[in-house]
Amino acid sequence: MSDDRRTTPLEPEPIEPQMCSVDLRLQILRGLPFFAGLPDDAITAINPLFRETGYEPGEPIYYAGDPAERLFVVAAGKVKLIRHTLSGQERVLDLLLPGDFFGSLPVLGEPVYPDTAQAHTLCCVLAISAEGFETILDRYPPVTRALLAIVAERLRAAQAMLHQTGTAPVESRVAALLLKLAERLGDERAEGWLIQTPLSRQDIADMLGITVETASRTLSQFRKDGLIRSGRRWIAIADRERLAALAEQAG
Amino acid sequence: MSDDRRTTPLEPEPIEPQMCSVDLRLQILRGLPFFAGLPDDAITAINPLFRETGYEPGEPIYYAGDPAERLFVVAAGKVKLIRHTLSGQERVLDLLLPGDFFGSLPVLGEPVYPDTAQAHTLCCVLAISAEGFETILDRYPPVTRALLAIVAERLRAAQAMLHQTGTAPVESRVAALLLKLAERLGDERAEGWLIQTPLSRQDIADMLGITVETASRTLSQFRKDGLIRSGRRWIAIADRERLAALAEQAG
DNA sequence: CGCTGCCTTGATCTTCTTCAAAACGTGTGG
DNA sequence: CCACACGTTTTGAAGAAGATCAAGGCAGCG
Repeated sequence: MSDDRRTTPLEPEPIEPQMCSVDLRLQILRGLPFFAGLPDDAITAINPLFRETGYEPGEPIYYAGDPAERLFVVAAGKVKLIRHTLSGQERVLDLLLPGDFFGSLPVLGEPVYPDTAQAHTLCCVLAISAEGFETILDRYPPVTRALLAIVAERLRAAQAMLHQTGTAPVESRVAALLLKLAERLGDERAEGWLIQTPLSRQDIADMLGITVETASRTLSQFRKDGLIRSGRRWIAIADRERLAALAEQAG
Repeated sequence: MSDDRRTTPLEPEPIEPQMCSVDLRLQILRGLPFFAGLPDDAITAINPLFRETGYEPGEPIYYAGDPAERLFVVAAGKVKLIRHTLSGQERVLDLLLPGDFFGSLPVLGEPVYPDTAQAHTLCCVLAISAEGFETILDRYPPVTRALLAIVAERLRAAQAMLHQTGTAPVESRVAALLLKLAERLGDERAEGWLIQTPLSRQDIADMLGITVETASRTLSQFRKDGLIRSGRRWIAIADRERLAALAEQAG
């Protein structure tokens, strides 16, 4: 049993600031869920339509209200989608990993981005114009189908979140969030099931629509109960089962 | 200025229990957002794939957890999508009008329905098997595109709701909900901008994840302030501007 | 070492829920 | 047509969950 407080156990993002290589680009495009079934030559043909850009942690990629002209794909690093209230408070709607897309689901004729995209870690992002993407959709029908499946999946996730938000107490919601994050980002380590991304109390709070203080109190309690280990901007799950039990409480 | 309390001003649903006629079916299919661009003969070809069924208010159409085998379209009346907590509490995720679809977004290979569908008013529903629908998607690519746009729109709506839920006080959320409902169901009347569907305090509460009592108190206050008129299971908006102002409060 | 962010903890206050009871409207059956 | 019964709505009082306000502590970095 190692102690809780210590130097962060997180691994740094394996990205060189000089951006993703051409090989990496192809590899990423090939791996995209919605390009899954496409032949290699199609990928090669599509590749030049994308432009890549690097962002520092915290750097905005676009702002809510900007004209929605491009679709983005996370190549490396993590991106978060956020929405602000008038009073400056912010809510994190999604945390995106390599392979996830965001931005204009332009296909839909949405005129402006509904939320702000911000680099959460150092990251590399591929961008394609709305027209370019529409061309791909027209040319390769299976891509549209795959895209539909992904968007529908996100809708389900949002509705599940909505349901939970309205009915479950904070304790359950924090537990559920940690498990969800660990499933996407988890890494088995000495510390436990480590969530492989910098994660402040503020981040947690913003994802659940609660305050930093409440998030901190809840996590402290979890730690005292041996459910998690945590430190400055990192969290690891120590007892998956008990956490899952907490998450399922109705309230 | 008419008084608030009185016999319901709502119009009854114009549906005969003997279900929608064949003509009406074609008309509805033609009018569906995702069949919009399709030629008439395509509609006629598609038509036999649908089966129609009528439901009484409150009657379930399917339950969460049932195998997701069919896609449904509201032909007439209103349907609500709900999700239950273990403790029996329920949350209304969406209220669907004629032309809206629901059920298996089967395309997505979701194995079971994630929520329960229930007739909110007397209604008529068209159903198609998952395979039948996939056939249509394969045959008419524009349908997939249209569907994608609709699902993405719903995703945006869910995220907006999520954001609001986490940040705005109940008063604002009720105001916003009333405006949203009026935009979809509103009808100009002596009473004001009448929401054309039976709407109990419980319904309002379930849509927002609050209690009946809170919903009732908030609406009573609105009525005292002259923002709305209301009675047993109906609500009309009297002062759109002030309500909109309330809805936008950050908290 | 002394900043500058994070994180933690306590005390108080507000908002919403819970529990309880009464009033009202609607439709029903006499 | 009246009276009763049921479901909906309203209102009050007490309680709980989180928010807010206010310090203080700890880690990493210049």
